[in-house]
Amino acid sequence: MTSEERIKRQKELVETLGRMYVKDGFQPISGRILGLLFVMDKEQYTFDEIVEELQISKSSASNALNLLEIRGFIEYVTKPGDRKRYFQLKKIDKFTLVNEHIIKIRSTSDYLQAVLELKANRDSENSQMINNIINILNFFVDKFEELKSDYQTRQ
Amino acid sequence: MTSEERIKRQKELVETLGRMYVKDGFQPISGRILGLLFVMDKEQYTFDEIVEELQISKSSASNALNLLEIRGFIEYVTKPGDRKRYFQLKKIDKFTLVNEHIIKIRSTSDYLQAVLELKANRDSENSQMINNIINILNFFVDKFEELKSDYQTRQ
DNA sequence: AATTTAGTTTAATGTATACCGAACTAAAAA
DNA sequence: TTTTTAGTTCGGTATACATTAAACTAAATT
Repeated sequence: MTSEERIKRQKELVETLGRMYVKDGFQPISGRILGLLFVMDKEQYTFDEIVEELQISKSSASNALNLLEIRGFIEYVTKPGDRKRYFQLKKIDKFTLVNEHIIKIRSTSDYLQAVLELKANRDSENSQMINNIINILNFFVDKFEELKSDYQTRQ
Repeated sequence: MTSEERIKRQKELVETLGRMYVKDGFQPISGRILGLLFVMDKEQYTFDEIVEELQISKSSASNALNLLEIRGFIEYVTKPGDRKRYFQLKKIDKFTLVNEHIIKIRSTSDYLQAVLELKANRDSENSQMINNIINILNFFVDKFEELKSDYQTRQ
């Protein structure tokens, strides 16, 4: 694969990742910025480079970058005698992504528990189904912490 | 807790579940319909009952119900000599919810793999971080599959 | 002192979508 | 045959949201 070809494919992945982040509730521009920082070989971008690369307005860049920083997805470094901010991905703990899933599973389980507790008849079809699902979700949540230690020691 | 109080709380949960489904990409009305069928004691609702209960227009109900049926979240039964459709939750396999998480984790892993394969330098900070994350995601996908069998035999 | 740089803030615009009302349809009932 | 039932389809509206352009600011440079 030539270098231009690789870069072209990288830029496609930036868009794809952008759309994935949109599904997670980010606005498209924030998603693309994260995509850029994740996918491209360059690991630090200035404000102007982002504006230029993504062809967006300065106001969009300003808002998106501040938002992403507040939410802890990116950070910036500064350099002596240089007013620019150099944006980069914030390093995340390696378990962050799986943790997010377990948090969601736990919250689903809690919610279903609340549903079950308000049921007049806990033997109804739906109650039984909900009860089964809760048991499985809790089983996975319980095993999850064990799996993390397993992974640590396995390394 | 009195019966009216229980019903009042159930209706609040319908709204809460509705908002959760909105986060999953459903429109509010579809979310509320799912909430209704999940939370309330009544397990079958007719078109008109849903319109009445949720105070929505017939067109909204029509569109939402057809969408939910096509997407496999609800189904309806009919009764001899009765033109109405009786809508109910479609019974889901007990592993459906965890399966959805596994699918998402796998797809994240695949996507990160694609990112990694386009990196010019696989020893860069970001490349290493991405590689670590991929390993963990794959580890959990494998273990979750094992846990499913464990759960089956444990029962 | 004037200009440039590196952004921020504000007000406006464009676009998508969610929902509704009204007209419509096809079958059943009167 | 007319009316009612059980919805569906269509066109319009209202709201929210993403994005932009333009005016602004504060520090650095000329």
